[in-house]
Parts: sequence; C-alpha cells; structure tokens
Amino acid sequence: MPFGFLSRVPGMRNVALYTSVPVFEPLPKVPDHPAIEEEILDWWEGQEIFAKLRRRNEGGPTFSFFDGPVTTNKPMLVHTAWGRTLKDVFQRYKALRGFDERYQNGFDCQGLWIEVGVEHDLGLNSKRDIEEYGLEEFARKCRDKVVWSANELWKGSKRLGQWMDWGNDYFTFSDTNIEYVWRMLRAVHERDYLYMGHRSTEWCPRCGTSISQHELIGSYVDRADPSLYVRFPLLDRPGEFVVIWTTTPWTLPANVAAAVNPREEYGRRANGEWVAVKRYPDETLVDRRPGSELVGWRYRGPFDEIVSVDHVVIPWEDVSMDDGTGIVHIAPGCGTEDFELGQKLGLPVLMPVDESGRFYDSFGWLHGLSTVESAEQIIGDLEEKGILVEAGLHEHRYPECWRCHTPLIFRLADDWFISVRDLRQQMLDANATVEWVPEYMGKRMDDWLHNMGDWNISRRRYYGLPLPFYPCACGHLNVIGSRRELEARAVSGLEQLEELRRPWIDRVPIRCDECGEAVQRVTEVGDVWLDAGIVPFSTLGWQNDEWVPEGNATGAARGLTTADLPDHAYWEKWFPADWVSEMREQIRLWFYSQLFMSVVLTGKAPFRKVLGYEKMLDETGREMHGSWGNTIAFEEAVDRMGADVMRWQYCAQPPDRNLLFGFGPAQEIKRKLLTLWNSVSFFVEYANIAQFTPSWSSLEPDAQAPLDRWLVERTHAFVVDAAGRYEAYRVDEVMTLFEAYLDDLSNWYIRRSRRRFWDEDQAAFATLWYALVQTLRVLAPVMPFIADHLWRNLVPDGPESVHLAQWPEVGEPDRALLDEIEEVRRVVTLAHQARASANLKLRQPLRRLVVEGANGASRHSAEIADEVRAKSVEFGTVEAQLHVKPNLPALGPRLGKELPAIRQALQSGDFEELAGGRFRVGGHELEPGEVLVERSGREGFAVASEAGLTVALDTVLDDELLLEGRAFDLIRTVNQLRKDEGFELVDRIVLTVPEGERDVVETHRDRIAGEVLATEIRVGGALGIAKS
RNA sequence: GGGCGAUUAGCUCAGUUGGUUAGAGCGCCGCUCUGAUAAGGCGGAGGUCCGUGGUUCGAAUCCACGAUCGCCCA
Repeated sequence: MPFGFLSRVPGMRNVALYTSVPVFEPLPKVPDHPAIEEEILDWWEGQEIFAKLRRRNEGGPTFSFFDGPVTTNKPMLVHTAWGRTLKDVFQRYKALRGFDERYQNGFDCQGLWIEVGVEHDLGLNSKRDIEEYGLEEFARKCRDKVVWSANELWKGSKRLGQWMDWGNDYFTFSDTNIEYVWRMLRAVHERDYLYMGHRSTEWCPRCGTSISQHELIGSYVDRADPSLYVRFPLLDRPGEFVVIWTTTPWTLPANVAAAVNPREEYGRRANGEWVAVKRYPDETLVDRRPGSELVGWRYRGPFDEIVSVDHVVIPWEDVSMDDGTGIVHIAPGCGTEDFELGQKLGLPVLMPVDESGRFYDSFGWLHGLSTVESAEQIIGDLEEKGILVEAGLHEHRYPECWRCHTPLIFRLADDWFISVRDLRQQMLDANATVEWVPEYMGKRMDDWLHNMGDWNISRRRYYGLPLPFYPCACGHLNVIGSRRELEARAVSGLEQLEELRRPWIDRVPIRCDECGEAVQRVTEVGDVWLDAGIVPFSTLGWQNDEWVPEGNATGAARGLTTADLPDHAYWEKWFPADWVSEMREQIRLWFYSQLFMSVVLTGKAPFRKVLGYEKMLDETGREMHGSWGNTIAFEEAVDRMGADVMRWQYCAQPPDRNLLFGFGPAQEIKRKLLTLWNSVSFFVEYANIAQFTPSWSSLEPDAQAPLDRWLVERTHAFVVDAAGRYEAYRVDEVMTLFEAYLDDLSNWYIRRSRRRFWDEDQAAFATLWYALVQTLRVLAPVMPFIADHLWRNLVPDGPESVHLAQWPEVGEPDRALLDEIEEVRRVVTLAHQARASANLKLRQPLRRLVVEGANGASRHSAEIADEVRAKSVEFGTVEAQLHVKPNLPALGPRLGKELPAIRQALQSGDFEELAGGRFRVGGHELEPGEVLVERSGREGFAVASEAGLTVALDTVLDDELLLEGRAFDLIRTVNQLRKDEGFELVDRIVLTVPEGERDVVETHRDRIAGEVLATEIRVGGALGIAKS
C-alpha cells in the first residue's frame, strides 16, 4: 500500500489519513508573489525554458511583431510596464499556439529626450553651454545615459516576466540604423520630395530648434499672456491711428503692416482711432468706411527709431471679427500666416530674434533681451511714446515645447522638409488595410493623415541622426545614401570617424557630384522619429545582400548588442508585422513615421494589426506627477504587489479607457487571485488524502456525473471563448471571461462537490484537475509566474513548464447544458431570496419548492433541492394571485393616449379574465402578447420572481422539519468548535451534547456523527468535544 | 477658436430599436452560509440619470439650447 496506513470509519465521511509523501505540494494560506516570481525566474533561466520554447516553435508559422523602441532616458516605469505586458501577453499567446517569433526588443537612443536629460545631469542649460562643454564629450555622455537606461529597462522587463531576445536588441543609434535612414532620405530625394523651406515655424528658444507638427501634440496649454492694444499714427491723416491687438509684444519691432478685412466696415473714434465697427458696436464711430478704403494708408511703425521700414495697411480677407480690433498686426518674421501673406504681397521680412529667442544686436536697446524679458520694457516704451491704448492679460491656449515646457515662439528658419503631397493618399490607402483596436484609433490616424503638413525633419541639435545633406555652392544638393558612399567621396577626416555622428561626421567633407568642390554637411540632425520609423527595414535587412553577423552592433551600439543585420530574404519573411502595440499618442509618432517610411520604400503598410491603449493615471484618476507624490516606482510595485498582479491589472484594462493604476485595485485583484489559489489549495489538500494521481496522457476526463460533465463543458467554453478574445487582441475580455469562469469553478462546482472530494470520488478529482490545468494554460500569457508555479505542482508528468504546454485543444462546448445550469443557478438565487423574505435560514429544511418558467432546470431538480434545502422540487404552475400588467411596447402603439387609463385599470384589478389568456379591460380586449401575467403571494408560500421565472417556497414547518433544522444547527456548531479548537481535518472526536438536544441526537445520530467525525455521542452535560 | 466624445450611486462603469421598479463591481451596514476561501449568498442605505425646454401615451435613451470635463485640431 503505497500511502501507508489508511483509517476508515464505517458510515463516516470517508476522510483518509495518509502517512507517506503527498503527490502535490501543499499550498501556504496566501501566495507570496515576489518570492514565487523570483524563484520561477531562476528556474526558467536554469532550465532554459524560453530557449526551449523558441526551439520548439522554430520553423512553425511566423508571428511577426515589431517592438516600438522605448526612449532610453529613464528607468523602468509602471507606465512602460503596461505596454511591455501587453506585448509579452500576445507574444506568449502566439507562442503557445506554436508560432515562430523574433522577440527583438528595441531602444530609441537619440534625439531631444536624451539630450535634455544629459543637459540636466550636467547642469547645462543652452546650446552655447553644450558647445562649450564639447560635442565629443557630450556625445559620450549621451551614450552613457542610453547604456544606463537600457540596463534599467532590461532588469525591469525581465522582472516583469517579459520574454524577449535580450542581448539581441536593436539600438536606433547604430550606424546601421543611421545608414538605413540615409538610404530612405536618398530615395525621398530621388523622387524630389525633399526640399529646404524658408518659413516661419514653431520654435523652442531654449532648445534652439524648430518644432515639427507632430511634436506639437498635446503641447497647447492655458496661459495668461500680455494683451496689448497699440495705435499706429497714420502718416497722411494727422491725428488718426489704426489700432491693433497683440499678445506677443516682442513681435512689434518686426511689424511691417496692418491688415484689415476689405469686406468689413471700419469707423473712427472721436480720438482718431480706427477700429472695426463690428468689434465695438456700442461705441460712437464716425467716418465709417469699408476696409477696402483703408488699404494703402501708410503709418509710422512702433519702433521706427530702431528699424526703419515702410508700414502700410493691407487687405486680408481672413481678418477675423471675433477678437482684437479687427485690424491685425503683421510681422512676417514672426508668424506662419504673416509670413505667407508677406510673401504674397512682397512685404519685407524682419527677423528680430536669434536661435535662443534673444533680440539681435541690430535691434538697438532691445538687443540681448529674450522674448519674455522684452515684454515689459516694450510696454513701457509704447506708453512713453503715447501709442499704447491698453495693456492687460489674456488667457488663451498657447503651445509649449513638449520637452522643456518653454513657450514656443514663431521664428523664420531654414528647415528641411519632406513633401507629403504625393504620399498622403498612398498613406491613407495603406492605412485602410490596417486593422486597428480600438477601431477609433484608426480613424485618428486617418484624421492625422488628412491634416498633416510637410514633414519638418531637421533639428538644430547635436545627438541625433546626422542629415546626409551636402548642399554645394554650385547649387547642387548632394545626398549621401550609405557609409560606403561617404567613404568613397570623402575629402578627408575618415580616420577620425568613430561613429556616423556629430562631431566626427562634421569633419568629413565630401566632393560635390556636380562640380567636384569639397562640400560640408549641413549641421542639422534628423527628427528622432526618422530613427524609429526605419526600424522595420534596418533590423530586418531590407535590400541587404549578405547576412552580416552582429551587423546591427555598429557605431554607438557596438558592444551593447549582438544583433545581426539579416539579408533581404529574412525581411521578406518577417515584413510586414502581423501586430504592433503602443499607446495612443504613437499614432502621430511611431505608427506614423513607420507608415511613412514603409509607404515610401514599399508602398505598403508596415503592420497588419495595431493595438493602441489610453493613458495611465493614479488610482484616483489623477496624472502621476513626481511633485504630487503619487507616482509608483516600478520596483515598489513589483515588491509590494508582484508582477503577476500588475500584469492582471494591465490586462484587465479596456484599451479605450484610461488605466487607474495603484495598490487599491491591486488589492482587489489579489483577492480574486486568492480564489484561484484556494481552489488549487483545496484540490491539493484532498487529492493528497485520496492519493489521486493525475495523468497528463489522459488529460480530459470521461465525465459521467452531471456536475462533472458540466464543468468539462464549462471549461471548454472558457478555453474557446478566451482564444477568441486573445485573437481579437482583447485580453481585457479574456480576464472578464476568466472571472466568470473562476466563480463558476469555485462557487458552484467545488462548493457543490465538496462531499464527493471527502468521499474520494476519483472522477471528481480528475475533473477538477482537468479544469485547473486548462485554466493555467489559458492564463499563462497573462500571469506567467503563478501559472508556472502551480503548473509545476499540478502536472508532475506533463511538459515541464506551462509555457511549453501549448494552447489547450478542446471540443466545442455543449452550450445547451451550460444554459441549463445557468437557469439552475437563477432558480437557486430566487429561492434564496424567497427564504430571506420569509426569514428562513438555510439550515432549516423545507418541504417543497415550486418552480415556474425554468424548464431546462427541471433535469437538475436534485441539485436544486440540495442547494435550497427543500425536500422536493416541483416544476409547474405557481398557484398564486394574478397580476396583469400591460406589455408596453406592444400596447403603446395600439392604445396611444388611452394607455395610462388601461394601465391603471389593470393595476387595480379592474379587469376580466377571458379564455385563452385574453383579458377584457376598459372596453378593450387584450391579446396574450399584449399583457404580462405574474402570480405571487400564495398563502403559506414565499414567492420570488424575475424575468419570467417564479419560485414559491412552502414555508410551513412541521416537527420533523424543525427537528432536522436543529440537527443542522448542532452540526454547524460542533464543526465551528472543531475549527476553533484547532482540530485536524481528520481528527475523530467524542461529542457531548446537553440533555436538551436528546431528541435531536436520537433521531439524527448517524448523520450528526458522520458530519462531525464523532466516534461517540454522549448526551448530558455541557456541549463539548474531545479527541477520541 | 473649430471638431469629436462624455456627464448615470461615495468611487469605477453598464444601460439594446424610447417601454414597466435604472443596474453591476468596489466601499459601507445588517443578516446568512461555510472543514478550500480574507471568498460566497441575501438584503439595506446610497440616484435631480448635468441643467432647461421640446417631441411622445411613455425619455437616462430622440431633438434644441446651455453648463462642465476630456480628447483631437489650430
């Protein structure tokens, strides 16, 4: 006998004793998630589980996923962990299904984010500071920052349980990646999309660079700026002025014109000031004239003593009558529309401020002042000159720099652009082939594509992709497409070219294609989204002839990765991505730049499906801000809740709503997780007692008992439905399914089956084991740690890890059976309600239950009787008082205004029942479909009903029932006592009951003894138990 | 400033083509069940369905206007 001595007491609950080693490891009361996770991480590594998984799936169907590169300027955050969890979940799911995957992680390593972080670390605060610090050293510090951040992200991601090919990551600052962008830019140039634009753009004076359209996302903030009304004296009309309004005083020195709407009416105030009539309807204005008559009037500019240009009133049909004076100050050097208007009319262009937003020396006493500093002095000066009409503050929305929050200015600059004229429609067509989850995000992409302007790709910065543009004095623009080409055409400087990067690359002039002269590179670097957008090409070896080992470990990425540069066949295999996933703001960023490049290079979309998701907030719905003290560090989250709980929280979140993340919600999840834990724990405890031995080879039980059959079908339904939701990239719906399934498993199957486990019913064990094992397989992608931890305990002879076990194959569930049990549970709920309304606790047995309107449940009457503790269950008509209500959707259209009266009549019982379920009321005959008939309130019965289902519980208690009720009370009391006194589950007792309980014991002795494991029951004396 | 969306219990949210007593989860209170469970079950308190007006026999739902919030665009 392998399990040693077994004791059985005849007629008792068959709880056996075991004395030898249990099959399953007993579970502690609660799981220690961090401890389990650390242990599993070690075990995965030691057993090379991930490597085994990849080997197994090698050569299988491919599932191509592109990882959007995370910016390497921060440690791991709980925000980052959300996205990483989603990426991991679906890659794991696809791996269970046998898909071959690449698992390449990516880092975004250049651009303003990195520079600004390093500037901050070094205490630098301007471009001049950086140049004084030295570009070479600055570049090294930027790389250090990237290395630090990459290490943090590796560490955190592994701790989160993310399975990626760590060590084969791509870094966007590799020379390889840079070369691929060059190649793309050259293709753009060959198609004539590339041009240098001289125009007024949003400009960050602190960063000293222009800001492109997609960088303006979310950058408008509410601000209070100066609001100035200024009058310009008219040269040919003494004593008269035009009055303008502005919120940017620093642009006044650049004024060259005042625009009026030629179609609107203007008038003169008594003091000589001209304004639009519509703007001042209550004022007395004389000499009214259409705007067209003001056109051509010359005026004296506000700063003529500094800059002398001719000022004139010009026509502009877009002048709005919604704010200001109806006359608009025009400074073509300081505004986009002003510039365009100026170009059309041939107005002079004045550029008042330099790259850092300070006035040029040529602006007299203003020189050196910043746009902000100058405001007050300009206001003072205008007042002194007597041309300031009014000064105040104006609240409006104004754009800030997305990185440093400096208010942007408009500044004329030479920037490099890619024209989107031809590409727009191609991109829209490509996007139409993409399936977006949630759907509205695809529409957002369309909106953006419809509205986007030409792409400003140049930044006047340092640590970024060097634009390979070499404009020659001869007028020819040389665009270098590869390192090889650079080397072939270099005049000098190759020996010092450490990386394709500033400052080294700036020391390599090339020979002009056209005239043969040496040409310098422009100093600009590229928009960081070029780096990220090229990834589907640079990492997959697009148009690369020969596979290059470690070919992506070039330039700054050398030593950080071992990623190869594959050949073109590999690109063909893995492009486009089957799926990508990032947060919503990436629509206009990474999703856009990827789409852009892909359309340029291939004419196709680079991905088939996209999962986008909204923002993360704290658990009260506020943004997480360091200064508000409501941020949660990744390490703290992992230590306090555990990675599985975090992952559940992320996965349960519908992607179209903000995630309210925190320890409160984590607590709720832990409670739910505990139900799963306890279900396994229950199984383990009793399976050990019953020496149940599971067998992986006969996984699915041949269920005979109705309840077992139900659980098997219920499990099939869960597996099938969960697969559907995974396939739709809605893991939140997988979690919803799981919660419902877990409730069924725990609060119906286990609760209903407890006695069978006590009785060592092997079929029950086999069924529960099957359900638990399948559950772990479904949950493995979401909670890889706890799933594997429990798997290793429950499945001794199957695959060593749940992640190697593949997605469960199950048959089509028997939905009809599931519906029946659904109905049973509704009947039980109603019966419990009826009990409560009659004040009858469940321990009191009742004579009978009558059920009406639940025919499917009739096959399970024993089940219902037991749950409700009724001696019998009848299915039939509940004879009760008749209530007739109007069926409003049916009767409303027919009766119209008469309806309230009929309704009233029915309610007060003022009707006559006719044959065939028809009723006569208030002169109308109502058909059966036009009324809702309910019965209730039968004498001696407690009735409850809901949606066509009615139950009636016989509440009459006879002596027999009362006595039995007392027996249940006694059992309950004694069992509580056993628990309180710390008795083992299998301890046998001698029970002593008071004299008053003699009648109960005499009638129900065997039942009581069996339920409380009493070998003997003594009557007389105080209630007590002792070990026998 | 323009466009889109939202506003329902203390919190997070459901609420079908307009229909009968507006729901769920969490939290709170009471009762109850329980030898896996910190769980479960039943009940209670808690609602100006943002406001005003309209259409309709009937409006959380449809229409108009307004308020507030969010997102996108400028």
